[in-house]
Amino acid sequence: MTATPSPLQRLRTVLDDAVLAVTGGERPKSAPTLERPKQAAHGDYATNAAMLLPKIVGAAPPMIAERLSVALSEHLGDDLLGIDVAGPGFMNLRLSDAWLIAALADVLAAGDDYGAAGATQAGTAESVHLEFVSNNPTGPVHIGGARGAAFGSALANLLVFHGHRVHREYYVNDHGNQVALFGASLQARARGEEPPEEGYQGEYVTEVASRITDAATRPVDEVALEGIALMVAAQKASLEAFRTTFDQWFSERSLHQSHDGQPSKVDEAFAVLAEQGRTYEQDGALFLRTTDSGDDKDRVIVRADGRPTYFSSDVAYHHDKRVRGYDRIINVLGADHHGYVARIEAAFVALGGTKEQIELLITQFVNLFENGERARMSKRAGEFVALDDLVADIGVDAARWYLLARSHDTTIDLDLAEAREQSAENPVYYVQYAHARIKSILARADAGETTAAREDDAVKETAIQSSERELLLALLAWPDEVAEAADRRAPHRLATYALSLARGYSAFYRDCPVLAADLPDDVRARRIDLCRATAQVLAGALGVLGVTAPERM
RNA sequence: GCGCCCGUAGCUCAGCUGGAUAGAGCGUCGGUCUACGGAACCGAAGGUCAAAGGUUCGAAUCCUUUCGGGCGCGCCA
Repeated sequence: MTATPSPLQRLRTVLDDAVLAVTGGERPKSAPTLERPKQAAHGDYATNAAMLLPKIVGAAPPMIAERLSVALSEHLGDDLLGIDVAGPGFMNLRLSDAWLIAALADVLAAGDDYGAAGATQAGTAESVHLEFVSNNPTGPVHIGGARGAAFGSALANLLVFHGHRVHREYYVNDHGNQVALFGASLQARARGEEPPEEGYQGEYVTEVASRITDAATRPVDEVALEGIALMVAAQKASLEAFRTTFDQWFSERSLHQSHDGQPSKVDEAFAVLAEQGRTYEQDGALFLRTTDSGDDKDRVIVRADGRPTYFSSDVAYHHDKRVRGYDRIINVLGADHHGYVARIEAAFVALGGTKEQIELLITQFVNLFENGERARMSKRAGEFVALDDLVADIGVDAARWYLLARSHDTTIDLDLAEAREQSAENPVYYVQYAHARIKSILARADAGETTAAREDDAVKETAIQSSERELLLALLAWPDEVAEAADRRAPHRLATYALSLARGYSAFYRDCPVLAADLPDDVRARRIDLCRATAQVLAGALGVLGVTAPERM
């Protein structure tokens, strides 16, 4: 991982120095922005620095802007072509071609590490426990799990790229009623009977039952456990095909087991809670005082008859996560579990954690339509849409893109028929196409090829053209995009970025020949470098999303 | 009733810890084809950012209320 600051970071340092020079050492409350303005006419970068300082400096923004301009000019010298002060006090910077070319060289020198490890550089890298999917092991991974898988795996990739250490974990609910119900359903199918009314009705039940020897006659709990094991293996395969892997599959059942006379994890957690005075008995049941931390009501963890509730598993699980010692714990939950956020946070705090340490991210629903009709997703009814079906239908790349291009916090309406028919129009192919096209050009360049010259004096011009400049500035924004996306747990931002970068490349490709025979050597070299850098960043963005960056299509 | 999420172009969605004239894809309409991959490119139409107040130099973004939609409110898991 590179430790050298990116071109934009260096520019920020210069701006920071200029601010300190003008204020006499005092910093504004919020750091000044240094961003590309919406309109290219406003220059290469714009900063709001002058508008943040009136109270500190005791002058109006335009006046401050003038002073900042002087300081910036001194620092940047010839690299700075000019500064305009506009509007309420924005400063628009224009940078020299030499600065841009040097920046491009930096991007290429950093290679695949360009944009990586921002958290490491900033000293904010953390060890992260990331739990996601945690689909019930009584059926295949369904569409909700697919969204959780896409989001969780991309978030993991993103956090790792940004410099964090991530442990990916899947929580297997292999304990309790549903396991018994699954066993009963399997056995019924093995006997050629209908499953219990509240049992699992899907066709896969019969199929799984057929793979369990003597399922019709063996004790039902053995059948259940074997069935669960088969389902977990099937889920693992589905998820791996979906480019989603885990460092650990954590068994809920293991929380209730004790070894060699040692207390179970559940007992351990209960002991901690009792010690902290977080539990109390009422009507014979044991309650956890979750209202201490904002829950609506206290929650039962042991019923009056002595059986622990499902929530007790969650309590024990989070106790275990906590003692394993991560800086941060992130749970990705489906929308139907948002009601549990308060109690899980409360349990975590009761166990000795802090609210800042734990994040519960809710992925909203995916509404699937098939020819305008709502596709059913009830697993118990067996009419769910499985991850495998989605992948078989529209492919891994398109499926991941569709699920990742939008914020995890917004509901997705996805018409399968439309996604299928329009697959060639899917933006993911546009991005991939740009990458493949660049690779093709680079292969030609490496082979020393040139293309016919055209009667066009413009290509003799050595100065950086506007679409080159736009593309390069977009590439320079990559580290910021990564940091922003990682800090906000928003991998979808990289999809948006990748799409706009691909568009930027298209404009460059339209305007600027790369291999034309009459190009000056330095222009040709610069444009090849731009192609290389673009391919590198596109591949990086797609890689984080778990989408392939093909050499050919 | 209470809680969480959402409401931005015809459709699907970005933009949201305040910044300049609110963007993209698809769809629609009209153009471009002998330089590197046409799975392309260019242009146009299309918006009271659900509504109303408030905060301030400035609000799609923050606060309040209202309306509309989704989901959740078990000693089920």
